[in-house]
Amino acid sequence: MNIFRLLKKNKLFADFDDSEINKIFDCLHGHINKYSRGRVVAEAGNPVTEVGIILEGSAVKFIRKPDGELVNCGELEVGDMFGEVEGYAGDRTYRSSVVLAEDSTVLYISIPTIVKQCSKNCPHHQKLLENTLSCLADRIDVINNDAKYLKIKSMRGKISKLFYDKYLAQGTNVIHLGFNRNEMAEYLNVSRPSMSREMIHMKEDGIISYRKDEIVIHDVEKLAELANSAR
Amino acid sequence: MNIFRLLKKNKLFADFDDSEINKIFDCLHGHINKYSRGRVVAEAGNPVTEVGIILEGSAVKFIRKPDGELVNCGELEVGDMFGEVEGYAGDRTYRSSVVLAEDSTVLYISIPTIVKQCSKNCPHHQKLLENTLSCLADRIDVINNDAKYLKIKSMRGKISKLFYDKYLAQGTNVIHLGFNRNEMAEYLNVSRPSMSREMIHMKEDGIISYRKDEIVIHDVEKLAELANSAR
DNA sequence: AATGTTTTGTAGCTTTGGCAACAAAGCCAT
DNA sequence: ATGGCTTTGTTGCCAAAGCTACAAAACATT
Repeated sequence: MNIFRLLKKNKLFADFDDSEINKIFDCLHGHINKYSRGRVVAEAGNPVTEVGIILEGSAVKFIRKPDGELVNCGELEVGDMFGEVEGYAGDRTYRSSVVLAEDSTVLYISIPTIVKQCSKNCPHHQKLLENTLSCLADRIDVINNDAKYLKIKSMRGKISKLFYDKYLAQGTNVIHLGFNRNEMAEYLNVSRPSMSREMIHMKEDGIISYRKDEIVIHDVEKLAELANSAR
Repeated sequence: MNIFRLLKKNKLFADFDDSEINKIFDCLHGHINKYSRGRVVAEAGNPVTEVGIILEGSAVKFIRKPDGELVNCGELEVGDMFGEVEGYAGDRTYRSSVVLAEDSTVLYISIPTIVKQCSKNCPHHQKLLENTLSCLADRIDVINNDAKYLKIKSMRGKISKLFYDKYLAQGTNVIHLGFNRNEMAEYLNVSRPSMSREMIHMKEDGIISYRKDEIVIHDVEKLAELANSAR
């Protein structure tokens, strides 16, 4: 296991060099645990004292509804972390439980030591703090953007905004979704057939054409207008 | 102007005592500006170097759509701030412009000095950093919860979740919304008449009754079930 | 009390999009 | 190629919710 390579997948450590990563185990109280599949590494309601980072394996997040039903609310892959929001918010308890989906290795870093500067004023400590801040701020940006899709009421508006955003991000008329139809429908919070139907109309109107994951934008003007005027 | 009282309305300084607030002007490079109504204190696209806090007056946030149209995307009252997300996220430029709605006083605090520990390792500096982290993390919590409402598709589900959340928060069967119907409809992202219609049905079904801002929950069980099973 | 203003309730009509069910096409393996 | 499996396209029906417009009530102000 190359901990250096693995950790750099994580936003908190993306710009750390190997020697800095080594220091994590000193003043940040970093420690590594190996668990087997099915292990519950975070239990909703329990206090959060550490950020956990998946170094090997994967996990699933669950929330428990009042009626007892467990609802999958996200997957964690290598480099993903848990507790990085709950550890600073509200009453500092886990909102969701994290269950390992396979045998996994988890690196923990103590939250109080991230926040409190140690006496040495180490630069890597400083860096971690800044990264934590950007990580949270970036997250807000992402969620805010996702919420925009949800607020648009018309099917055409949702689809247009998604395609237009991808167009802006990828900078070409031929965009790749990185979604299949099901996932796209789920992301936009609509039913797949209804979405499909509207995509056909947009094709008939000469705005787009598509084949599977690949969307060709024929009328960028129109798409932009639809995306921006969408209510 | 009592800067101590005013600043304590802000989440970053809520737990500061007066002597600590005074130190803001030392190592945090705090400074206060007075502006007149209409002044643009933040321009979308410009780099963010400071967090701004409204001490007197109020402001409106606008985003400019590609077609040039300005869209109101939020109001700022005394104690509210701007730049506290953009200052740490992405390319650190303002997403929106902030225009003062009346003659106002604004306190600025330099972001780099919030993040970098000064040599003195002052405790208030430390506190500010922790507050910034909780502020961002709390925000994520709030947005995440708002998004839940948007994801629920049925009218009854949205209304039920809103009322149930208020019930949990207020701990009584007689809840107060803090919304008028228009605002409530806007928050749930639905049309007011449709919402009204469904509220009537829920009344007919003996789940709730209401008069203006005051909602009485007659069947908590049922409401909970509706709120939690809502898709 | 009278008047204007805002908020809330009501009704009818229309559109949208959900849903179920099925068809067609792609994609793998054997 | 053959048969399973997944993804995508297609259809029709129907319920849900949007919208306009208006009525009624509540509230405020003179």
